[in-house]
Amino acid sequence: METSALSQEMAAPSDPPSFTDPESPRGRLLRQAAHLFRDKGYERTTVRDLASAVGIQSGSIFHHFRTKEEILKAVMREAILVNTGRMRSRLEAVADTGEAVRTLVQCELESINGETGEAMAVLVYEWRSLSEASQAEILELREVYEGIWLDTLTRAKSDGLIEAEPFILRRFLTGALSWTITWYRPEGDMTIENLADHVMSMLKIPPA
Amino acid sequence: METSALSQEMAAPSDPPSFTDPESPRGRLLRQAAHLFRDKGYERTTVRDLASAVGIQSGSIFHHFRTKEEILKAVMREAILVNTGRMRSRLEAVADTGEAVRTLVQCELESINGETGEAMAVLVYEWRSLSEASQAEILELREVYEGIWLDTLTRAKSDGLIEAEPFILRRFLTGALSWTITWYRPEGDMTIENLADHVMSMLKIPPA
Amino acid sequence: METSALSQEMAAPSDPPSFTDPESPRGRLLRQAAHLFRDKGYERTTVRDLASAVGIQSGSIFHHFRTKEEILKAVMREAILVNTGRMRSRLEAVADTGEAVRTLVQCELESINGETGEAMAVLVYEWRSLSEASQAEILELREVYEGIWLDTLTRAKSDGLIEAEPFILRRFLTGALSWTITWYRPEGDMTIENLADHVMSMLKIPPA
Amino acid sequence: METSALSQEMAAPSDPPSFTDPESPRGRLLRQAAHLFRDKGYERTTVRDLASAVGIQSGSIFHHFRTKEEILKAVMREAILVNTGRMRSRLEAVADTGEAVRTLVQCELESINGETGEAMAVLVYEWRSLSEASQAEILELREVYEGIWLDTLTRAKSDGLIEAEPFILRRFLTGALSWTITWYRPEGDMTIENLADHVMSMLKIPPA
DNA sequence: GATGAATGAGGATTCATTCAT
DNA sequence: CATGAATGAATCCTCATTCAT
Repeated sequence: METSALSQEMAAPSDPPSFTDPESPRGRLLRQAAHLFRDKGYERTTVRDLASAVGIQSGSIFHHFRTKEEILKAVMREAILVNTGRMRSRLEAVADTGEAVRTLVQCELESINGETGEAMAVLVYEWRSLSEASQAEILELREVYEGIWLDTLTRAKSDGLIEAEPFILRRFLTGALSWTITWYRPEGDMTIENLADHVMSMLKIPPA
Repeated sequence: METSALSQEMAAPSDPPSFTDPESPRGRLLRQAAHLFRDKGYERTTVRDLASAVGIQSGSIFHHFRTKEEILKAVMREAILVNTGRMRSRLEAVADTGEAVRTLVQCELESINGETGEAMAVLVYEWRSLSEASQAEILELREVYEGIWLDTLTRAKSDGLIEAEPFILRRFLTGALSWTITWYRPEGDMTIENLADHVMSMLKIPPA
Repeated sequence: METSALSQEMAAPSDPPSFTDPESPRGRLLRQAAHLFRDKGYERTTVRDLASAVGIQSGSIFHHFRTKEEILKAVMREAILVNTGRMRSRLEAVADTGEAVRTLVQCELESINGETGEAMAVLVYEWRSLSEASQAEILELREVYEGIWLDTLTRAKSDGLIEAEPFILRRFLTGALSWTITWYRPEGDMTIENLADHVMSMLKIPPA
Repeated sequence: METSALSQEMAAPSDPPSFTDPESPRGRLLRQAAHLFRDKGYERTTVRDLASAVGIQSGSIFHHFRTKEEILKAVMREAILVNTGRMRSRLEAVADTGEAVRTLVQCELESINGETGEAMAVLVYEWRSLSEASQAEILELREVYEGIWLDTLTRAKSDGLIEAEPFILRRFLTGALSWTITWYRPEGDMTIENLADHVMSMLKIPPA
């Protein structure tokens, strides 16, 4: 399922083998795009804004992306791929199911409030700016990511760690975690670990 | 005399004594606006879209609202006012603190998934399309609403009903509840009461 | 020639037998129109501006005038008619040719800087806002007015009072006198008589 | 680096080092603008009119000017600068005060009836279409121009060449000369030199 | 006569995209 | 690869005019 999703997007010539080097022109463009799209919204960000943020002329943008929408899609794509990748590799070192849940919570909080935060916010807030075709593409990647979550929560349920339906619990969690972007400030007293602790205690899952 | 005449012809009063009659042209416009803004986004909804959804000409929009942004603001304003009002009146009949928390959860779920749902989604998703001046206006109304929540959760904390910080709990709840709009379907098996039950059990607050 | 011009405009039902009573709704409208057209220009003055300046609703304007342009035309028409009338009656009391020239100069300065000043300015500055048909109508009235000037200057020429071609002199005078509107201030030290004195001395026509 | 990039893409510089090359797109645009603004008035000239007169698309206008008003301002600005420049250079070759006055009269007649005539008419007739900020800008340029006139007339007064107040005389002259645009036809029998002769003889200043 | 909501054509301006250099 | 002038469709908004009340 994952491989099919991945191989499919390989087909499009404008979607290079992830991930883009952050120092390449394309990478810098994507970083600025995430920032501007998050800040002003996709529609209110002009191609000129983008170009001047990167230090090039507006026409040159189209040497890197076919359309403005492709930039939006790429921002979302890379965010999901990066975070799916990190989640997977962190999970490899974890055997205990409770610890696995905590790892996912922690990863998701990092993805939302860390370096990919702006891109993740764009993923949520600018979803409707994506054409249906692009939505379908991105959706496939999201399903991979959500699959990992559901697998883990289902294990937690059968292990008796949680009572709620995995499906529903995941949804409440998605909302609660993604909303942190609107109020959590990494510069403040609370670390992301503290945040994760709060969540785990609300779920009544004890530390391993 | 002439100045009074001037103000007399004032075409588009922006903030009428709430709430707008839903059958008035203004009311129908607001309902359609909430729908379209939710569906396509504020920026991608044109004034013509709006007009034709209401069955008037695009120019006529501006008899009711001075600018497109005023419509957005009015949508948000009325949504908050309606829901603050409902929350208040429901709370009057409730003495028990645990029951009060449940009432708020239930009210918020209704506001998000009921008639004002589209407007509430607009409030979240289109916030950045509001000018700073309008944001400040709406923020004031939101603070009244949030004040009620915080008061109640603070009482719950001192009553020993909850362990978490009211402040932080409210934020997790905001995210979890507002996110229901993305997945909860009133037509399905689960009622809003069921949803609220799930939330209360997650909070470990027993029924009164 | 004069009568034909006058009788012709009698034909149009919207052009009432001049002059409009200044206290009638129509009269007040024309006064405010002259003021606004002079102040902001015809195009930038909206029918709503006009209406609110008079203390009525915009729709009511059209009970008095068929179109906005009719208002412009009426402003011009009445200004010319009033000033032609005054010039004629003042001239009746004057026999001496030099004195007649001075009378015309004085009258024109009054028309430009007195009560009809705004309307006269509109006549000059908003000429192009008139349809060709209306321009023709107004032109006929202007020709009556200019006829009086030319008659008098021609007499002055044959009396040896002036050297210049009456035709050319009139044109320099038109410019010089109408331009006073841009700089002459009735409230200042210089009276309109003083102004007229300056002009007469420039023409080297001695007082009678 | 990014900020320099920002200013680099600045599309429409408003005040270039005068004067604009008449064959450049900007120059052709200004010439057509002067023509159309003179002919139909600024307000009644649409950006589309302008564009099609130059042979470009309406959107392309905004590569050369930020707003329609900037075009109006540029038309006026260049007209004053060109004419101030010419007046100055012509004056350099002139020692005699009487001759200097004649030079100014001649220059002004040329400015009004020659190549810059349409722009000069726009300067007079479309003044109110300029924002107050732009009016102030243009006013500064006009004051330089008027300063030259006043200096010369003041010298003429102390040389005993004229009797009238320089200040008032200048104003009558401004009106008389600018009005020539409404009646003088270069194609006719009278040359601009003839016109200037008429003016000088009216001023009773003998040829040098 | 007066009202004022509604009309609908038209205006200035924006902006993603193209392409010759 | 980069530029930046040009495009042209689309956007919000204005406003003279109409007409049912």
